[in-house]
Amino acid sequence: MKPIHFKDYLPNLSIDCVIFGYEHSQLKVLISKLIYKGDFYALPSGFVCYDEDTENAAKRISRSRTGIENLYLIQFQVFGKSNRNGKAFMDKLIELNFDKDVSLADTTGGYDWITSRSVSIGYYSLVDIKQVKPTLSELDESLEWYPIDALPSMIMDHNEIINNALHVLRSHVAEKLNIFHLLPEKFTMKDIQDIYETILEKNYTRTNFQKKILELNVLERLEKKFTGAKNKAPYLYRYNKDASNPVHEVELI
Amino acid sequence: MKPIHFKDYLPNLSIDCVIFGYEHSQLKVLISKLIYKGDFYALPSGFVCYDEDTENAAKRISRSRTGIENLYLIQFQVFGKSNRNGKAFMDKLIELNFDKDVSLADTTGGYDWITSRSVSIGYYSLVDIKQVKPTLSELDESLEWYPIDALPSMIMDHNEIINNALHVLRSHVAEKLNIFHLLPEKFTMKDIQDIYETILEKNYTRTNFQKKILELNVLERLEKKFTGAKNKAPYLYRYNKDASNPVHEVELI
DNA sequence: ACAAAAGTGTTATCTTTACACCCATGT
DNA sequence: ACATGGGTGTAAAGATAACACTTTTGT
Repeated sequence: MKPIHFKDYLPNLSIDCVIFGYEHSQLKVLISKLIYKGDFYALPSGFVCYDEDTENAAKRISRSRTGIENLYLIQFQVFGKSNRNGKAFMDKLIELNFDKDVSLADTTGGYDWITSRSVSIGYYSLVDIKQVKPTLSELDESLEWYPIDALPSMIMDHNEIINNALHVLRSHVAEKLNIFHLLPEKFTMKDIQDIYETILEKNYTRTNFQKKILELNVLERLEKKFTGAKNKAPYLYRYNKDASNPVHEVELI
Repeated sequence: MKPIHFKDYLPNLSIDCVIFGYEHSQLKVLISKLIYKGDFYALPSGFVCYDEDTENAAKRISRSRTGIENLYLIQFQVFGKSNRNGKAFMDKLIELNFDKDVSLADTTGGYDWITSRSVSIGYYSLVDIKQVKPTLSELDESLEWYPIDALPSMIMDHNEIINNALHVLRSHVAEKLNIFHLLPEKFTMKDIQDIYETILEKNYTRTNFQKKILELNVLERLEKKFTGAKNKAPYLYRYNKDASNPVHEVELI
């Protein structure tokens, strides 16, 4: 094990981050594959320092993998089953990667730390996938975007955590105006509609959708976007929460 | 301090329970006043045993104060600021109640336990106030229902926790059909309307409200309720989630 | 008979949906 | 000129709100 200084962290508490991105009409999650033999896929996770807010721990963990400073971060669920621990995962990892002796000779306390009970706080974040530069941690062999409907089988309860995050995301998307965090600063109406349709798995008629979104008065219309396509160029918009309408956390769609 | 065996519990983690009841057109919260001098008001709180689900810990804590076996319990938020601890509260308590020597002579480890950093998991529950028999713990001088708009000033961040719970409750009430947990088994349409109006601070026209609720097809109409009032007796209803309509977690009002 | 509140039905209003129509763009 | 998709307007359909009307209850 790497010499992590476990004594700096709160025991029995961990943070799991479900980082959502959007690309090619697909909702995606940032997932790492560990450097060890055995195809271990995991969410960006970590622990909370004694002098660190849980939210800042989640920010730190997400930021270290994405390079994004101020990401939109929501605490969505605690996973607190008494039998929740990394023992099965860790034993499999050791079995496939080390001699028995090496594991017994673990002097960092890492084995006990990972295999003891862990209450996990789940955070999800929404990021502009284009701005993300996936940054491997020392334990990552890869760090890649997986479509929500083609996830690998993951360690511990990480698949369940993602499903839970997705469920919460859907209800938030239907009532708050938060999907803009998945887009670059400037976007077209079609971009927004595609995201809504993807996440909520519904179809909207183009013309009515446009009206409904514009009625919220939170979008600033900018210049047109000339793509080279042989059709009318769509307008670009920018999210502007200080626009005329005070409606922000309201049922939208 | 009472000899609690702190080693049985997960360190740095606590559970705070916001127990909501409803009575006389008021939403109320169950709050204890501690036995110590100094008017210390607190939420029912506790810790998580090593072999106990966090949810079961919240159930145990809520049940021990209310006597209710299967209460409706929702995990709504984690309070994880790094400076969250009971030191200010504890020092004030000791100052007003003990000689300095007594606190220094604390051998149970209680002082350190209470004053060190604590990440709290907030749960709220909805109970039928009539079924609750408030049961004092050994540290409670009283345990009473306080209207949500007449709360005492509480220890630590417990006022903030209640506000947070209320905020989440409001959004849940507006989208789920969960207020039945605040009522006895049989209730009138007026009871439901009163609760919605109280919690959401809105008024509904009686006749339309009745239609909307009945259209959900989750209420069973029972016998009439004769109160002795000189007017038409209203029907009693019972919540029946297995009724004809599959709509359960949908925007209602 | 009357007052008070419950239950039902009808109409007006507002919101949502479907779609017709025109417009800009590149070949 | 024409195919393609974007923007606007309008009418039909559906949902919501307002309120009149009837019914039941106890004095």
